[in-house]
Amino acid sequence: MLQDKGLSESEEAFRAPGPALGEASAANAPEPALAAPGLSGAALGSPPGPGADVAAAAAEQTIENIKVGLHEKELWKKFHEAGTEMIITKAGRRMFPSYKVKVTGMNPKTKYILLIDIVPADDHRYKFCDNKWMVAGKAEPAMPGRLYVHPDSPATGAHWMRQLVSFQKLKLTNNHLDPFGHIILNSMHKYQPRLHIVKADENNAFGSKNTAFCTHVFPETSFISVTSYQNHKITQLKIENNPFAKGFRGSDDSDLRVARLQSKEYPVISKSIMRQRLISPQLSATPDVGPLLGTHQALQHYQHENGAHSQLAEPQDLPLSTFPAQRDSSLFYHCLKRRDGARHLDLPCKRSYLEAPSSVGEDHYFRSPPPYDQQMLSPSYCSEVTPREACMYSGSGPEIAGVSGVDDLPPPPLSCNMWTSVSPYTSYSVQTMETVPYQPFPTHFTATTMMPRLPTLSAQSSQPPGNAHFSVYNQLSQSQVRERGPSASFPRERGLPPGCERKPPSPHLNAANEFLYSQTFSLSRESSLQYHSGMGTVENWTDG
DNA sequence: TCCACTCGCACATTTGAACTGC
DNA sequence: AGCAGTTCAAATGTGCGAGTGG
Repeated sequence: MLQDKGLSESEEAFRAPGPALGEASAANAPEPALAAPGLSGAALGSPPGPGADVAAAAAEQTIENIKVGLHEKELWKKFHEAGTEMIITKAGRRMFPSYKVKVTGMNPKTKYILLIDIVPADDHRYKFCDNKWMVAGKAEPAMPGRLYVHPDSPATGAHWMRQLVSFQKLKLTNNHLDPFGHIILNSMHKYQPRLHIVKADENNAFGSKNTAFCTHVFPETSFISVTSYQNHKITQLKIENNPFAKGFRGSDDSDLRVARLQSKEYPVISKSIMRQRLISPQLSATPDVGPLLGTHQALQHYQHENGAHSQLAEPQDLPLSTFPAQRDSSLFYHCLKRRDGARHLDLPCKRSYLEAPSSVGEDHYFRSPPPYDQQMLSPSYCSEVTPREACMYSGSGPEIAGVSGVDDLPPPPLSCNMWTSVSPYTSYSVQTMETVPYQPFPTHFTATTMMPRLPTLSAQSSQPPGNAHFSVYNQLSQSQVRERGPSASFPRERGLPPGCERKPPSPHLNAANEFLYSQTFSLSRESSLQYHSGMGTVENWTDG
């Protein structure tokens, strides 16, 4: 309940009146999101007393204080009301609206890693029938879960807070064997993107002990993946709002005239939509119902869970939602390069923002950045982060042999992919962890990375409805995590910096991946879990 | 027959190299 | 020579619609 309040306020603080980001400043920000159960007071940060030193001030900016505002929330809501659909293709398709956030409350000098994953929102397969989405059966086995790490990662809080953080280059695919690191989804399934903010440790890595993280979920970003648009409203919204689809916008008077007759809500309608409506009288004759909202079963499902959760005061008391044994997997999608002499994970695929001419170095931080609302009004400040290519692993891992903490680990994996189990988008239940036997993925999901003695998380299928338990695996046998051989060489992405070759996953990344999902990133669908902050401790991290 | 899916197409934006002028 | 602004073509993103296959 308390968490509900905090979450809603947090969301509200960033609510935008229009398509742009909200105007709330950090000063107006609500109280921080609640910490994960088990967080100590020290972890949360004590209020600085008189004469508090810098360290105490820095302690205030713990990961729990980080606020994330969804950019173009109103646009997202428009799509959400109509039932967002995202095209997935074999080659990979970007999301639209793209996932962009404004982050505040970070420690300017602390380095963070921002990443996104997309998890099943439920265990249903959907079909579009009678102009609305309906449950069409049980979900297919979850695709290998992959993480999209923002190419700037790791970067300082000052960097992340300076401008919008854009994940617009994230691509979705339905190709189970996708070699490009795109996020793999099943068509006609509902998904929920999640943003994770992980505090990088002193080695620009994460996954070590006491790694702090928080997860942010915006319910309006949930969507149903499709191979072609089902709902003409969504098509229309995409055409109207996506600059790449301008070519499909109708402009002549006749179109507009007919459009006005057809819909007051969406006055502009494209020629193609008109064709579609003329060809499919069923569509135009059927009253428009927000498919997602109108998906009776899905809605009931949500309401049920919301109601159940609302009776609970503590996060750990949250009921566990039902999920089949969805064995999602995770892949860190990033470019790795080892700095000379550096014995830690680096993520140098990103062009150093400190080197970028337009960047503001850390030493510039104290130059009084403009207030948040001014940032929003300033085009330069509102501009997206410099697009950068996220890189994919390839080849083997000798180059990372010197990475910190790796010495104690077995030889680096040869796989370009790494799979660990990923919890579905379900209830938070760190208090109810159990250990269950590891169940390997189907063959095409079994590319794994050797990460012995690292906790792994999965949903337990045997739980009764409303009780999904997540389990930590402290040990994976080598056969269980056996990976397939190195992937075929991947075409070099356009614009990839010459020095930014695709590299195999660093054990640190592997560890981090495991870490993420061992730290119960899985969230409830209900509002209390739309914004969650936590801090985890991983034991036996480098215990080789 | 139905429907999810693939592929090629036209049209749009984005990007970066080449060019020009100061 | 160096810099800034402009131009242009290639790359890329997008939805459409015909075709395919289960």
